[in-house]
Amino acid sequence: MKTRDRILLTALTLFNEEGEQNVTTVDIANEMDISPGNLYYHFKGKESIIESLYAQFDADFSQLLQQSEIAEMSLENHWYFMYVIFEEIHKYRFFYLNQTDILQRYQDIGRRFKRLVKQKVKTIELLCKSLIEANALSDSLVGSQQLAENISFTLLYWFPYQQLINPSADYDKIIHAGVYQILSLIVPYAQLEDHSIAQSLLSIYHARI
Amino acid sequence: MKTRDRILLTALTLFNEEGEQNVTTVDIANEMDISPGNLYYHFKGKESIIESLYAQFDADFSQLLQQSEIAEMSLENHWYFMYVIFEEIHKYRFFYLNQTDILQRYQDIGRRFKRLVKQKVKTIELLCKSLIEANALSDSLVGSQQLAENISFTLLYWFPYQQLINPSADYDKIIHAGVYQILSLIVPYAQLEDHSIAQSLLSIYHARI
DNA sequence: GTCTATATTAAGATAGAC
DNA sequence: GTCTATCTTAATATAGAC
Repeated sequence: MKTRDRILLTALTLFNEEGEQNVTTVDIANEMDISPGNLYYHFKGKESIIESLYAQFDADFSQLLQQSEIAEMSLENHWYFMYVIFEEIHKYRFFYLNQTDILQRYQDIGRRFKRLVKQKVKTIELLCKSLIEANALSDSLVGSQQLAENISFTLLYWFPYQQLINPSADYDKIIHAGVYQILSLIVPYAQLEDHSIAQSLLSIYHARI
Repeated sequence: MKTRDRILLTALTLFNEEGEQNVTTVDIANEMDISPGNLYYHFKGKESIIESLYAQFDADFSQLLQQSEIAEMSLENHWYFMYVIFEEIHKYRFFYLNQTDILQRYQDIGRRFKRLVKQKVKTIELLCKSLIEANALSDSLVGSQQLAENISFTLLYWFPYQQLINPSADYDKIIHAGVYQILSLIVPYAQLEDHSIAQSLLSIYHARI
């Protein structure tokens, strides 16, 4: 593995674990047993490392949102999709944990992050609409747009929330609880004939929290 | 107004507007046209200013949660209560905007903030239960605990979310949209006879966004 | 590519005069 | 209580040897 890539990987790990603000270029170099000078040979500075990390995340996440044959997903597959999204966010969670601050200091990342969130809301809206058309969900007072926004909102802040109220919980539990939380937003809209499916899904996820 | 209080007020304003990280003790002093030395006469440092601000917030918010005769509120009064909560959070929004970072650096504040959030969830749960008992809401698959958690979650991250997707929106719109968002979480549970009330509330709030 | 040594900058904080 | 001047510390960044 090349030094450049090791820097990115080490930085990502430290940022996720300690918070971006609490990690200096010297910390990253120490963790890897290289000199700070060496790190600056590969990157102009911390800012440039963060930009590279964001570029990776943006590319991965965009692909995730586009690739899927969303309209054809079954109710069960939707949950798998949510699971995958949570995993991708978790991998780069420091962008979410320190969101306000990072997006304030790196305005270009801010713009791109915002675009990504909009894309996410759109995708989820499609997903909700496909469930409504398949008569799995009822089209009620609150439209699929509002529902999609609630789901997207949960995805955005789930990790900060867990870090706040449940800091010692492990990876699997956090993600299961997240899927459960989203499920709880959708269940009220489930049609009568699908209530049994919804209920069994709820109990499956609840057992794993 | 005493210098000590002016420092607190100026710091609060700057923290809310620029982000806590981007405001130094010198910035605060400059904004007030006093010297940094003077500021350090009144406070041991930035940390101590933040602790004082948190103490104010914690006291105000606790009182807000305890004071109210929650169980006796009508459906309409509930919305007023949400409004007041949003306003209190907005006043001290930097704790919410830079949550992860502040709570990581000031661990004592972290503990107290967490306690406050739990208290908030409990209060909202009581509120939901009272609505269920009054037959305004149905007791469905997802219990009042889960609903309360969804509402509390929305209150926690509404301002960071708005700053992200809607940075130029003004105070009133942001809070109205927040109340609408919470309303959208509750509406699916509204009993048939209350659907008309819910619907009119939704359209009232939607018009103001 | 990698190291050591060092320069630069800015925030945080204090001493002592008024 | 308030000011000016100054110190300390830590992060960021660079130069030059190997």
